[in-house]
Amino acid sequence: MYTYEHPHPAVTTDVVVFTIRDERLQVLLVKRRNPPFTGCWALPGGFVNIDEDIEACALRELQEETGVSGVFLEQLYTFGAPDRDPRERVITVTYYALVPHDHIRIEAASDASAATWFDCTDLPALAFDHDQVIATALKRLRAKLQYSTVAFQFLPDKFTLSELQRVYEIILDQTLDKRNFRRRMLSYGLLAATEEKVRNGNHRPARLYRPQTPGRVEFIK
Amino acid sequence: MYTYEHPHPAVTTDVVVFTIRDERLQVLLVKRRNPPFTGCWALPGGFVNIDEDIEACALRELQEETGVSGVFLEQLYTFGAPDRDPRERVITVTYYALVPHDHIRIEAASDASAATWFDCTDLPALAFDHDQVIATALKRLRAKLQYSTVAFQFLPDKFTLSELQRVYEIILDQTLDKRNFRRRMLSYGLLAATEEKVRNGNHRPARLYRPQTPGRVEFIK
DNA sequence: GCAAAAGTGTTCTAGGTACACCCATGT
DNA sequence: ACATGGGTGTACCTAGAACACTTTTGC
Repeated sequence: MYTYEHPHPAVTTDVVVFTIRDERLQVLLVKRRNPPFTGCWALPGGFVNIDEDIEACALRELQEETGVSGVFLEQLYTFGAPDRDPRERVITVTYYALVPHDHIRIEAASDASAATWFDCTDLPALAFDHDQVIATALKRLRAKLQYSTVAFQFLPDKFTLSELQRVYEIILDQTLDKRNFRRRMLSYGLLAATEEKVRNGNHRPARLYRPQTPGRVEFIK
Repeated sequence: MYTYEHPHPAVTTDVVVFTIRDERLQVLLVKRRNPPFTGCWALPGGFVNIDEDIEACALRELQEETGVSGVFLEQLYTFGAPDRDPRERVITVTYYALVPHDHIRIEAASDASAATWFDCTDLPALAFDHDQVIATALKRLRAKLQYSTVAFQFLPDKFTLSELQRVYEIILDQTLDKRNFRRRMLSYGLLAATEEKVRNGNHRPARLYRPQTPGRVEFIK
């Protein structure tokens, strides 16, 4: 047991894990097996250990639920309404992560709780204020697409410009002009053309590009 | 005494209070009177009460230290390195506030601790990781000048375009072209010209403008 | 009449948008 | 040969940058 002179809130991290699957922007949710909100879907997350850095905690949760590491993770917002958890005062520091679609076979690494991907546009009822958290993450992600290279984080090391364009179109939910898109992306000088091409069906093979600074999200504009 | 099965961190809020004084961007700091860092300068802040919303806590700290309320306040970032406070684990949710320069006579409302304004470019040694917090706040403020009307929050209800331009110049630390600045600001349609003018010295009086949505920060661009 | 800040227009450039056809491949 | 997605160029428009003089006031 741990005692304090003044009451202390509990602190958790919750992570909005985004990926692109089946041409949709999806979020990872887990089914709660304990009260409160037993049986309800919720963001993966948990209590911050007393000697653990907050971001390290988010990374750990991400690793436990998806088996992935080395992916983009950024602090989002801290939610702390006094009544957001019925048990005790819980303040949650939220993060969002972007997982490349070729990494997500590893989802079995989850700790046996049912972890499932949901379309962002078709979410179930969520525990706590997790609907707010996801809404905030979506807003941030959409904004960040416009002034940075975050979109690269959804894709493997090498990708085609059409794949990149699809990422933008799916997240922003609008079609983009192919010529303008390609010119703009290349004009930033943040993509290097490789000599490789991929044959992907009954049509001309597409050139692969790779980020100049893989893993790093650069500002554009 | 309060006891928990698992150890809980303490949670504080710290507020970076910005104002423009003497043609400089300044931050409010208080001198610490208790360990750790006794005698050191620090951001105003304190522990979150167990039933208090986090933003309400930041507002309360702001009120206690400056006597001001109804000013712009926005969550900044949550800092929680395990060793950032030598006493116990403390996670701090930071905010930044913008105070109009005509409100800051009220600084005597402070709870007797020495609260003083410092130039952002000439800060003393700071307690904890408060230098990082201020650096983060400055970055956010500069970014936000570019795509929103935050700058209005430094000024009284009515102000001249020259005053507004000075706010931009002081924060961005660069001179701006008067004609381009005025055209751009007016083009957003977020400022209403009043019929009033201020005589301010041996020169032509300047027209006063007021925000279309006072208190609200709008996005531009 | 002079000092001092307020106020005002035009030109140029760069980046964004709109838009239609040929190319390389598999079947 | 045809279906499929890959790849390319030009004209237009708008927003931002550069730049200098007249106006109104106080002394």
